[in-house]
Amino acid sequence: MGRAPCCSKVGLHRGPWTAREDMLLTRFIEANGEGQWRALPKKAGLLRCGKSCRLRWMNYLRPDIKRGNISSDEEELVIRLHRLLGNRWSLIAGRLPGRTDNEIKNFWNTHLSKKLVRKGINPKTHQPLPNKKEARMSTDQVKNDECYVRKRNDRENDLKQVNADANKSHVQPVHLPKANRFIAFPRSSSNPELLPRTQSLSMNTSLECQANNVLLPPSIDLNSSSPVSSLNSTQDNSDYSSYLSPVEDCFSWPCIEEEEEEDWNVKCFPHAGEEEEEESWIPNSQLHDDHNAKCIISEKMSSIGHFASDQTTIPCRQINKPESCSNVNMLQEVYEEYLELLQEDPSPQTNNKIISDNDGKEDNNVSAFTEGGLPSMWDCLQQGLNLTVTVTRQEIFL
DNA sequence: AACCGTCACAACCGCAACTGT
DNA sequence: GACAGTTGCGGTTGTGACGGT
Repeated sequence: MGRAPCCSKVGLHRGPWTAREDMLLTRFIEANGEGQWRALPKKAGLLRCGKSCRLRWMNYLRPDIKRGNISSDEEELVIRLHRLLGNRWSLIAGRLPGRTDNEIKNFWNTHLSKKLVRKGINPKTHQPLPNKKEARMSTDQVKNDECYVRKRNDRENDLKQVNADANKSHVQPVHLPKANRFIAFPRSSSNPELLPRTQSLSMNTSLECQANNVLLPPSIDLNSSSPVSSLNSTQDNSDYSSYLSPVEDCFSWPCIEEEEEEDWNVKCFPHAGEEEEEESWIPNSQLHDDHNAKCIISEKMSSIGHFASDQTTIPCRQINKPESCSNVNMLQEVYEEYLELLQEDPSPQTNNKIISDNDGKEDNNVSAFTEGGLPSMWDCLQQGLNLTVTVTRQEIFL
């Protein structure tokens, strides 16, 4: 016996939607808003189950849906995101405004996966297939071999084989770079733009979250637009307790096995009014509160997807659920980019970039003081701050 | 013209996660 | 904590359009 249907199917319409049904659904949602899908069909006068109504609205009728062919730019982005996220269509679609997860999924299955196979790329791992020539022959065979007439379920055997191969291979977990930096800026209600960096740094409150092998808690949903008001109470919610400790103890990247802690150097400067001394570098582990230390951002990772600007500003988000890890995915993407950059140019010297500060001026001393020690991520979240996430590679000091 | 295979994509299904009680 | 209802996600299927024979 199978599972009972979500609702009684007796007397309900199925299959393609008619124009009249679309009109009824659209009018109802425009008047009453989304949600209450189970009750919606009856109220809207539709002989459909709520699930079908939701699907029709989400994938077809919503006004913000972009119709039409997927552009080459979007195509490239889908491939890139799929390489980073896998079959997480809703996450991928979230990076393509106006596109739905269903559309992206269909496009992948009908176009892109086959395109990659033709190019000799494993669409699951995005690594080169063992024998590119062989892969090409395989796709040619699909076109030319008259014995290659198969039922629908057999047609994707090539891809399934590819997938099986991928499952056998060991895929290295993605590790984060050591110098991830989360800088928080106060949110201004009168001015949605970020306040200048100088202003944020002048605040006594510790506004910088500096993380070494430490991430935003995976419970933070960067795709949500809600504020962090749900975090007002922590003591009663043990589910989140591990995320709310100071950043030193903050939630670690879940894929990382226990590793020997690596240290990194931090540049120290003389305090104001003190005798000029040479700048010095000390290991971060030896950094004390009285050090006037900066961590030079020597390279900002290229952003991908819609994170197209030098400084990506992401509002603090509501913590939805402990398992949600979209923020981790985002950082994973950035780290993939980081690895690519390293492959392109492994020289740290030539990788150094001058990046734009928040005031728009180019500044190769973009830095953040570690005033008062490392603040907690929780402090930043509690204050409803915006987070500017820049993933940096630390300058190598010789 | 009829048949058949392929393609594209809307729609469906099962399940897991979430939410409220 | 247990349970039931709701929502969202990803895999799969159904079906019309199209092209080749």
